[in-house]
Amino acid sequence: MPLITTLGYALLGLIRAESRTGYALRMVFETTPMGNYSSSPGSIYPALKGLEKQGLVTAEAAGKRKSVLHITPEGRRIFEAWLTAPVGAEESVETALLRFAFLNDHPDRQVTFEFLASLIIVLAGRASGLRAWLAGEAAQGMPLQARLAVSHGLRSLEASAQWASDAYDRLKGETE
Amino acid sequence: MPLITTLGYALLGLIRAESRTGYALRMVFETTPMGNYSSSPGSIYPALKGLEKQGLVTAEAAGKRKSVLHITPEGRRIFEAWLTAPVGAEESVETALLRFAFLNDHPDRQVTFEFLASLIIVLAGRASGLRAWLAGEAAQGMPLQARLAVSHGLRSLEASAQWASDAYDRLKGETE
DNA sequence: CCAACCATGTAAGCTGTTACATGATTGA
DNA sequence: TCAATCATGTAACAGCTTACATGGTTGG
Repeated sequence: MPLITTLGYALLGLIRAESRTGYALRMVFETTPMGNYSSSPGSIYPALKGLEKQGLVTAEAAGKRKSVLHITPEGRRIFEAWLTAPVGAEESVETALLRFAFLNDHPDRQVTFEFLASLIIVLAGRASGLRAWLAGEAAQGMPLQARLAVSHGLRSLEASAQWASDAYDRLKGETE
Repeated sequence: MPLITTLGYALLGLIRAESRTGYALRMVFETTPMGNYSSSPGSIYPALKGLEKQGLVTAEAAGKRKSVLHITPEGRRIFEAWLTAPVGAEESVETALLRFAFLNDHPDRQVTFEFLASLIIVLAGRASGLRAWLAGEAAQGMPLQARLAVSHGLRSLEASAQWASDAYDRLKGETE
C-alpha cells in the first residue's frame, strides 16, 4: 500500500491529465484556487521525489535543468483506485472535492454520480451527528456562543450537501 | 511575540475559563465537537509544556501524578489580545469560530459584535475573490467539475457569512 | 483482585513551512 | 545587459500522528 498525501494525489492527477515539469505544477497551484493544496518548492519537489521513488511517475530529461514528469501505469492504477472509491466516513470535504474535480475526466459518468451520492450520505450522517449533539444534554451546559459555533459546523455541512445535490442535478442535465 | 498554535490557544482558553489537569483538557476535546483541534496525549502534553515554558500557565502539584494548570497574568494578556483582535484577512474560519466561542465570556459584548462584523467583511472579500475568478477567463478554460468544486468554496463562504449574520441578530436579540 | 479508567509522558516518523541558494533563459 | 521569470533544489525547524510506556486509583 502506498502512502500518498493529498498533495501527492493532486500532483499525480495533474500529471496524469498532462505531463508537466515541477515548475508548471507549482504554477497551477499559484494561479488557481487549487492553491489550497499548497505551493512552494519546499513541499512540491520533495513530494514529486516521493512519487518518483514509488514508481508512480517518471522524470524525462528535457534540456539543462528541466525534467518533464509522466505518470506510469502503476501511477495510473493507484490514482484510479483513489479517484473512484466512495467517499469515506472520515474523509475531509477538501479531498472529496479534489476527487470530484478530477472525476471530470473519468469516462464512466456513472462513477461521478455514485461519488456524489456517497458524499451526500456521508455529509448527512455528520450533520445528524452534530444535530444530535446540539439537542443532547452536553450541549445544554455549554455557553451560547459555543453552541452557535457548533451550529456553524452544521450549516457548513448542510451547504456542502446542498451543493452536492445541485451538482448532481447540474451534471444530470448536461448528460441528457 | 509568542508563538502559539491554534491548539495552544484552545488550551489556554479552556484553562483560563477553569483551571484543569491535562487529562481534563483532553477529555474536553474527546467529548465535544472541539475535537477538531485534536486530542491525543502526543499533541496536548507537549503543547502544555510549551505554554508553561512561555510563562502563560503554571502547574500546581495535586497528588502523586496530577498537576492542575492555571493561567498566569501574562497568559491572560496574550489570550485577551488574541481573542479580541479583528478577524484577519488570512485567518481561517476554524480559528475565527474558536475565538467566537471564547468571546462568550468577554464582559464587553460590543467586542463580539465587532468581531462578527469583521468576520462578515473578510468572508465577503473572499467570496468576491472567488466569484471574480469564476467569472474570469482562467475559469472558462477549466473543466466543468473543477469549476463546480470552486463554486463549492463559494457556497461555503456564503453559508459562513449567513451564519455570522444570523448569530449577530441572535445575540442582539439576547442583549435587549 | 482485576479491569477500567485516570494521568502523564516519550520516541519515531512524516509533512509542511520558511528561507535560502543556484543557475538558465528570455525579452526589453 | 539587466531584470524578470523559469526551474530545481536544500536546510532548519515546527507540529502533529501513532504507538508505546508507565503507573495510580477506583469500583465491582
